[in-house]
Amino acid sequence: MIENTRERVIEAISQNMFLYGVTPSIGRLYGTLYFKDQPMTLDDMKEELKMSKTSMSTSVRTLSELNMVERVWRKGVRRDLYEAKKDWYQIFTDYFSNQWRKVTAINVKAVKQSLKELNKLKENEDLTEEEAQVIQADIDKYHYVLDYYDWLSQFLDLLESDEIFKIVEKKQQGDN
Amino acid sequence: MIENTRERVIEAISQNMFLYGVTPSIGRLYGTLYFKDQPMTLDDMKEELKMSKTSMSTSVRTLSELNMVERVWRKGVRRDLYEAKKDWYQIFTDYFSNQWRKVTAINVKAVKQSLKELNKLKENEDLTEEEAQVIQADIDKYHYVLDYYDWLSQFLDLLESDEIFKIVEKKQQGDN
DNA sequence: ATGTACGTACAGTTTAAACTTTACGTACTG
DNA sequence: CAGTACGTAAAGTTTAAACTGTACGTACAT
Repeated sequence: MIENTRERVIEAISQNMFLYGVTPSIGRLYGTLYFKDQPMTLDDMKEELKMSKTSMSTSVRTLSELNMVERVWRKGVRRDLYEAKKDWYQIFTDYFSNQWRKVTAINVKAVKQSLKELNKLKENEDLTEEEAQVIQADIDKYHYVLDYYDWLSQFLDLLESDEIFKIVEKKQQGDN
Repeated sequence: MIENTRERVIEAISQNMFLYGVTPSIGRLYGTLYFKDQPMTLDDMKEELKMSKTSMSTSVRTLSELNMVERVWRKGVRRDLYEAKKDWYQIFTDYFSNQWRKVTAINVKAVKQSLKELNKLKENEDLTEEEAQVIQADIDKYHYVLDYYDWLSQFLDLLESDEIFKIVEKKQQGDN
């Protein structure tokens, strides 16, 4: 009964988390943790998902890096305890800032470097009309790309700040 | 010279496109198409990337499904011609509406189904105090999840409309 | 019709990712 | 200073994804 209803939702969560770039089993682990109100040990997880302890260890680490679980401390308990973070809005926005900023930074650097080279090429050599046109076309593209990344960066600012929740409002303060 | 500068940026684009869930080689294909101002045939791509024609065929199809390339027609040319769509803002927003809406719809359905079952369970049976609490806790979670998906849906609305560009402005109309 | 050019389905191969087993390092216990 | 409980690194295995080669179907050409 209640187990089946949970199972269905856990499966759905798992599918959803595919978009966060994690495997189905890591998704199910998060789903499982989401329903447990007690933090779990690695052996609890192993037991629940019928998987190896090593997998639980690496999976839970992946979830930590995505800010989807956290380690908690209980006095007297020596084992590592983990519980799901349950603020899905936070998880969503965190994910984007982390992933997209990382890639954006790398790309902007590459494009700026290439732009610099082309600008030099454009001035220093005597080029045919056609060559000059090709170079200029690429330069234009690079400016466009840089504008786009600039926009994307501002978009991520919006997500990271609470501004976004003024524009698209949460129904109620879900701090479940 | 110009080849190397392009190569660097194509590699960067490829990395970026990993976030769109495509493989590096599909990313490089898009990057290659992005710089060519002439549409390319499958054999052009095969030649350029030194890969099999079959790969080019399936890759270009994947890019089509992501709205990143389009087939174009040239009179007198019987072969399929493809060119990169170059509106990165559109690509970005399209991607999210497509991918996230799909998954969201599935999940909402699952959660609603489970919620229905729990509500029935809650009423029809005589439960211990503890059982009732567990059920109620799950019901609360499901409401939270539905609220979240509601918010996400509105967020996607914002992305799909041009509203987002009023809030985060493009530098200039890049229609390159 | 017969031939040719083209795109793609299908089966096979290679490469990479996910997962398990084993074994080790660290930290607490008596 | 053993002895035990725990988490994780490393190597090995299984499974899935990416890619290639072949072969087929369709459409136009002669």
